[in-house]
Amino acid sequence: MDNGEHEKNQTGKGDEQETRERILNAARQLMAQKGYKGATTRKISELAGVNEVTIFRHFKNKERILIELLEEMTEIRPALEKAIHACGHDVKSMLMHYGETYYNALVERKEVLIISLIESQNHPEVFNLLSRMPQIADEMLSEKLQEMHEAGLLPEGDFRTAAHMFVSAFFHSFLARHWVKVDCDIDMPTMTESSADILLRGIGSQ
Amino acid sequence: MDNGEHEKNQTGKGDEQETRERILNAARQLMAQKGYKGATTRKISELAGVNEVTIFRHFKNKERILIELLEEMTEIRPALEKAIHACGHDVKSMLMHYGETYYNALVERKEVLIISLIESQNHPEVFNLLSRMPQIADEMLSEKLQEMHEAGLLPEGDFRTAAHMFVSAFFHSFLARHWVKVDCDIDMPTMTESSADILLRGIGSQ
DNA sequence: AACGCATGCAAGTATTTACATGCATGAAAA
DNA sequence: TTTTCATGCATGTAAATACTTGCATGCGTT
Repeated sequence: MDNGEHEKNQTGKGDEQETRERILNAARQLMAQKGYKGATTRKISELAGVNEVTIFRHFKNKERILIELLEEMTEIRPALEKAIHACGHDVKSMLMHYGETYYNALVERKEVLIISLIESQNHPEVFNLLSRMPQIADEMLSEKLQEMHEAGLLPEGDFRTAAHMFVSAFFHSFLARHWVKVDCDIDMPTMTESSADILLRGIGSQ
Repeated sequence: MDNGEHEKNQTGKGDEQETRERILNAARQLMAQKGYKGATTRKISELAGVNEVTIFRHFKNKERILIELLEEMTEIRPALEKAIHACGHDVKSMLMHYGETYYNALVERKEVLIISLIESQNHPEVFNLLSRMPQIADEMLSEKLQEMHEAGLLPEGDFRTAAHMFVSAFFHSFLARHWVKVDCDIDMPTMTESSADILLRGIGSQ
């Protein structure tokens, strides 16, 4: 009932884990497609290939599935920080790396992100988690640009708006490609390089 | 049953229209907040201040309400075209005007847009309507920039990515301010001017 | 006064949905 | 072998929900 997994799993068939994850996978997929309410426990069980009651043997109730899913959406900060520190003093390659990392992070969290976007109105905790994501991405890039400016790599500029523009472009691409599935005419590598170029010239260097 | 409004409305009390719109308003608000399924007919009727059955006297079923709402989301093309043609040969003022117009168009369609975003997966017609919006905005700006380039107002450049970046920034701002309600640190006029500046320098003029 | 018509109200129905209970089974652990 | 435990299966339940029907009422038009 409370947290019944002991050391059985290591030796045992491991089915308990497997089943649990099959349920989570099914729920993730369905909730992203149909929303929380649209993903009925019946549909989830069918897609997971388990009996409906099995769901309630693993999760107290339906909401717990949602919560568990949302916990997957960990912070992006570490990934972005790594991207920033990876490259040295070349502004353009930093930008490209940052954009790519942000985009990939979004794609990796795709389903859960979409669920959050849809369900954020009803679940305030989700709401906070979600709203901080783009803000963080903006801020971190903005600070990095400021820092590079102070290091003499960039002239003065409105780095907040610049960062916002840059980050937005990738977020928008993500939405277009993975939610409202438009067949985009620009491929990602081109878009990454081009937008880095434009921003770079826009904020004044080279 | 079919389409019972005759010429009564002009002379009559006008309640029929009023009630119908109260229902639509309530539905729009609730569906934007809770999604299609979350907006129950009971809640809609309560918010509209009418009896639940009255809803079904005005609409064949719940889905008809949704469809009627989505028809509100008319094309943005005319508005954008007007913005483009309004200003003469100044690239920066064109950009600012375009961005502002796009943003305002989004805000005006706010609720319906959010409903579409959420419900697009389940209703294919909505899907098409919605997916074409940002595409159109990208394309139109891209074409305008190309045209201005040919008129000698701009050097060669990747106008597709440039347009995408610019439009994305406004869409992202819209999402941040009106959906996931972040308290943004950049105000819109500043953001409009700054992003126009950056883009302008980014694609090479001035 | 007489009629039409939009609405309110009471009650009901069929379906869906989250979740519960009890029992049978089969495989692994002891 | 015996026990344990996750799971399947059948059945049930209480609530919610979209939608219906019949009747009463009050207002505006004729």
